[in-house]
Amino acid sequence: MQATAFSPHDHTHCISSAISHAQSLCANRGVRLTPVRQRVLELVWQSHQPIGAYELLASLAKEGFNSAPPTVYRALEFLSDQDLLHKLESVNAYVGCCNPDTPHQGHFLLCQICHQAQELDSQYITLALKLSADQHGFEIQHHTIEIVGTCQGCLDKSKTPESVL
Amino acid sequence: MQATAFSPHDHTHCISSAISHAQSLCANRGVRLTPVRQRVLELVWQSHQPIGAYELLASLAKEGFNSAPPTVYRALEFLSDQDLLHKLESVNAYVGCCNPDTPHQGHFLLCQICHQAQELDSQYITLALKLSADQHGFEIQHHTIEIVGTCQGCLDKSKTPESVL
DNA sequence: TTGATTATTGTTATAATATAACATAACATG
DNA sequence: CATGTTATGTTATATTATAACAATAATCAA
Repeated sequence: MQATAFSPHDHTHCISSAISHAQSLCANRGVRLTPVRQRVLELVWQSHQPIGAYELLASLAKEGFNSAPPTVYRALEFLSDQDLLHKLESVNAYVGCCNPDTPHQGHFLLCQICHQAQELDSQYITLALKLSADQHGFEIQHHTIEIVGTCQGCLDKSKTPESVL
Repeated sequence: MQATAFSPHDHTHCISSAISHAQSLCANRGVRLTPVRQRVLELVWQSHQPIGAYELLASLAKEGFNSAPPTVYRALEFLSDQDLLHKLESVNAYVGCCNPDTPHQGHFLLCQICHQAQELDSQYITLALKLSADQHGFEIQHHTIEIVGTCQGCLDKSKTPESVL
């Protein structure tokens, strides 16, 4: 399996595909992807780096949208409810969800060098969480799984200093 | 394995043992468990419910300690550096660490009914995280693993309504 | 279409969480 | 005891998030 966020890829395609996906998904669900909601989703998808609420707000302001905090927090809440994005609790920032059709909680790899986030949906992790919870008679509702470290690309770069090139 | 936080236990013993443990550990490490640091640790250990920084601050204020935010955040930082407590990122609150001798990151079960937190150190979870990271060539530095749900005790209570008693 | 209903957005204010920056005090050690 | 280091005091402010209520827009039944 290849980690998309950490690898070169056609990111314009990421964005447009996420948006058109979101549009049809909202239509099917009978919920409204209003202009501000769609714009927040586009902004979140501008990169695979999680983005903060107030950074989104600044962008909205430049573009002539209303820009009081509730505007962006409401949009984020809607998008989160629709599984179109995830909040990364350890950095108070938001990333687009790759897989909004099936309700799930992601597992995230966060690179501390390039700051990109890769969402996983690891069956290993899901199973391990379930086993551990079961051992304690604990019933899982949801979880926060955020793994911070260094991605392959940044590891490679650190191992090839310029002096060697 | 029994989840201490979720089970009846001698909690006074929890506190005193955590404090005396912290004292010897700090002595061994040549770092200072000053009065405000020790008091913050005691307050964190008052229960197995994670406690917020400003709630700690309010307690310190009542007790005559200095009570500007940096006071408590500095103490929390020290205690965290010494592995004496953990921050739960999903709730912005702090819990005492059961096992400060061996540097580790805990895995947490958070009960949404009784709000208690149980720290685990599950080899299943550790292994699953490592496997997933390895698959992506990702090198782990640290992680946030917080599982929210209902603990066994609260499940039992919800299954025994008063009408049945 | 109209009016009732609900969903969405606008607006103001404030809550909750956390840190910067610099001054002072306490401690450790040669 | 002088000096460097660690810890604390103090003021101010940054960052993240929500409450509360007003206004507007979409929806839909009659």
